[in-house]
Amino acid sequence: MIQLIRGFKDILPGEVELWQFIEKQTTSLFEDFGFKDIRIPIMERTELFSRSIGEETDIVEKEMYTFADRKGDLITLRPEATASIVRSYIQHRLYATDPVQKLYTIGPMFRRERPQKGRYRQFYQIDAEVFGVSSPLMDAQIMFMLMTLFTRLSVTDCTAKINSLGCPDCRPAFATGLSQLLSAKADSLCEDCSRRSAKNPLRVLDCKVPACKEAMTDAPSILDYLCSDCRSHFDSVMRHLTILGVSFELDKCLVRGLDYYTRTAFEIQTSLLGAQSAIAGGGRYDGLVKALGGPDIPAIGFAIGIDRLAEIAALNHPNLSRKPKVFIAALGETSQTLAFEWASKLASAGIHAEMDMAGRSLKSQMKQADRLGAAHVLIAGDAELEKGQALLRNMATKDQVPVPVKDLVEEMQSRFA
RNA sequence: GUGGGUGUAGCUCAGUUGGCAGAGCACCGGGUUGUGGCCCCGGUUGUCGAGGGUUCAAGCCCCUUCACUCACCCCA
Repeated sequence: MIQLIRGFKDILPGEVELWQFIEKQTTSLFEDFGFKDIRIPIMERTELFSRSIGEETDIVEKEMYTFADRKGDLITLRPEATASIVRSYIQHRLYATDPVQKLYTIGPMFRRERPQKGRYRQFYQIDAEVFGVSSPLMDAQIMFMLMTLFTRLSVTDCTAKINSLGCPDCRPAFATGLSQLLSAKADSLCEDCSRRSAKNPLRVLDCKVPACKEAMTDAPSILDYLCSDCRSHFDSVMRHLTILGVSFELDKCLVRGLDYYTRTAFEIQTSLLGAQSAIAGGGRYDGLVKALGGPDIPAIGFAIGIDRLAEIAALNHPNLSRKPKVFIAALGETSQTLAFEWASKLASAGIHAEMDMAGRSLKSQMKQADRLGAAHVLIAGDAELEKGQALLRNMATKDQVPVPVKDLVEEMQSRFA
């Protein structure tokens, strides 16, 4: 038996309806906020990701699916969507007609990590990006949009955390302060944190090892180092979140893993998924468009993990699978031919119709109809057909009435209207 | 990449000191020659994850390996 690749998964009927529901809610809500769908490829030149995400990050260092194609060019299965959208924005000069572009996309991402609950090697994200707006109003609005989506999906068991990461003007001062503390405390840090100290000092702040937490109690807060522009931006984001009634927690240890983030960073966390607490995360990345060769245009965006979201939403949406309106039960060959014709025409007229094609007993056809959850069964028996009728049974009430079979499609349409 | 747990029917799982491969559910048929759910009767379903070893004999013991899973790391 050939099995699917480790860390990959099938989304089977029964589960996929929830995914469709999530996607429908998402597109309808996002489009009400002015976002437009953009379809981007799932592979890009490796360089795009290493330059945007950061050479030193775990994603680029050890998690990307990178291959040489037949010509020898290095290409990578996208580990996230932002880089591609930025590339597309620049390449097609979308800023030329209007620098303000609100874009979203839904699709698979790939990271070669060890799989566990809520973490797959092919996973799905809903990704939204806004270009050309530096105002903190946008930061607040997209967080509001995100929380609104979760509310519509009845996902309430989650918390929004926010922080500011400063900008190239003020972050270096903080980094210096932090580095000094880290080297002073170097002896008491865990192995991971010694490594982080050099590579990604901010990460040490949210280490779970007690000794590290202890060592970090008097660590400087990034918020104390923010320049006045970043400070007022951040205050404004919080003020406008409050205006919209979005509750949030300020988390000065919140750090995003990707190099390109500036200022606002946020994450939606849940306690329902074991160790994988983040179901959405994002932030502002004002320097990335320029860094990738475009004009100096600010941007902000976020990604939602659909796999994780679906797992939580499934708790509130047990069964969304579509049930047939009518099951046509045939008795004998003549009857089966009629059932075949009716079932086909009903379906093409937009009425979900099913039948049995194996010529089974009425009893087993009734069973099958029941299993499919059919609302009605149309029984095409000889005695009724001779009178130009068939029996329409309501499966819930067991009421059974004769209906004329002439113009059956119209007959059903008017009955089910 | 590191560590723990688990692999037996489609699913959930029993399987004794090593001695014929099991149950419940599901599925199919019948009880009802034309009526679902409840009930009763019967039936189908196995590379016991894979490979090797010990033994008269291995689902069970030993070695190797793979997969799944949870956690670390990191992230959605």
